[in-house]
Amino acid sequence: MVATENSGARGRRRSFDVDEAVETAMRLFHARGYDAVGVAELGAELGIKPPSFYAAFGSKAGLFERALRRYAAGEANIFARAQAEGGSMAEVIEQTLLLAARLYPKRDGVAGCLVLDGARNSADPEAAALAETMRKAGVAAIRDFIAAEAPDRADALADFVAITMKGMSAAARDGMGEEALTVVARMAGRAFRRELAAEG
Amino acid sequence: MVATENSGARGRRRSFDVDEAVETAMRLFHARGYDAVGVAELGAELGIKPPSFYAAFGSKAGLFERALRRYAAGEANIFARAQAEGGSMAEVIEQTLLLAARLYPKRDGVAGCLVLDGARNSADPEAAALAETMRKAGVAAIRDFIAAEAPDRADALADFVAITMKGMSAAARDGMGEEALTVVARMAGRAFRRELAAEG
DNA sequence: GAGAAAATATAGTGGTCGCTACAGAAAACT
DNA sequence: AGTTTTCTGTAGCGACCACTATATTTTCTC
Repeated sequence: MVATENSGARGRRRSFDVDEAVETAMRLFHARGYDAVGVAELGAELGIKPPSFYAAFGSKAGLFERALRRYAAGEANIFARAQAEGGSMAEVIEQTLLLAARLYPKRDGVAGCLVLDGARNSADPEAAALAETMRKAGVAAIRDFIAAEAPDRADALADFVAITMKGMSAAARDGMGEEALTVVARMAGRAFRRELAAEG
Repeated sequence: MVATENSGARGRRRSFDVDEAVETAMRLFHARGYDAVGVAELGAELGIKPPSFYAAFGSKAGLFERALRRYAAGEANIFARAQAEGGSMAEVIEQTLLLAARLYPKRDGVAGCLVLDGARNSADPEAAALAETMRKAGVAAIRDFIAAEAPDRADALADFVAITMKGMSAAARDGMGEEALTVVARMAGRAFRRELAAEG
């Protein structure tokens, strides 16, 4: 077996592509949840043996953390994508929910949001803490974004958005499709606008 | 050890109270999820050994089914409770969400809805199927209830309610408290009314 | 009280979990 | 080339998983 260069230039050279491995792990964790994916299966899927696995990632939770970061840095960061598209504050929020409706439905066995549901009911406190940290960062970003325009009601409005996203992720994992999710996203978007327009 | 009568008169006599055991198991499954609770722990907590466990419940999933049924038959059936309180259709729906806000926050390590989240990410397909069946029954009841008044939009409105409940359950499991959940429940209730009043 | 039936406890099944000790192979440095 | 360092494969660690075969105790029937 010949050593290949990693696609990410940093780090030690390994006989396998670390980025590709993280992507594969991300897909597996996303499809079935953190606990349900074993290290043996990850190793088999990634084509590496346990010692290489632990040399590269430290632990199963270490790989999960890298998978979470990769997930949040990509197209799954629907709030950042909606912000990039511009528009009013309410438009950005509604677009976030509409992007969720497009992203969350099951494709190739993967549904919902990895950050919101990937470690739900996990028995590993480390994995749970990693996901919780990222969830809090996400809702904090939304709250701060809302606070610029409605500081008094930012907490409540952000909670509403967060609950809608968590519900959409759960519903998608339960099998709800894009059209139904989009209808609900529009309802929630209208609700957000109306709550925003109402007197505080 | 003296044999005691079961509180439920049906079934074989056992040295332990089956109903009490189901209640204990319900609490454990609810607190940590189906997969994270082992048969050994259940046996220890229930004070029974594995053979008695399997004689009484057949399997871990069998006990989970009994726990689910017990859960859905009690105060956790917030939709039935809201219906019993009477009021307009929209009032019943809003009351359902308000009851969720009161029921879901963490108490004694238990949060959210057992049916919605107890088997989430479970590796056991039997447990997942049991929870899915009960979820579908619950949302079907809500849909039918809405359909009596708004048959054209019953599906979309029921999806909105279901997603709100799933989101509230997830948020409660993530630590959200009763006040914040209540605020969101009111928002969702107002949204439901407005969607109902809008032209279809 | 004797025999039959049922529920129990002891002990252990094979399997999987995350993880690692050890040794051999490959690569890097001098 | 020789030495050192780094990585990888083989094998297996102890712990836990859901579950059960066997034997003993308890309970019921007569």
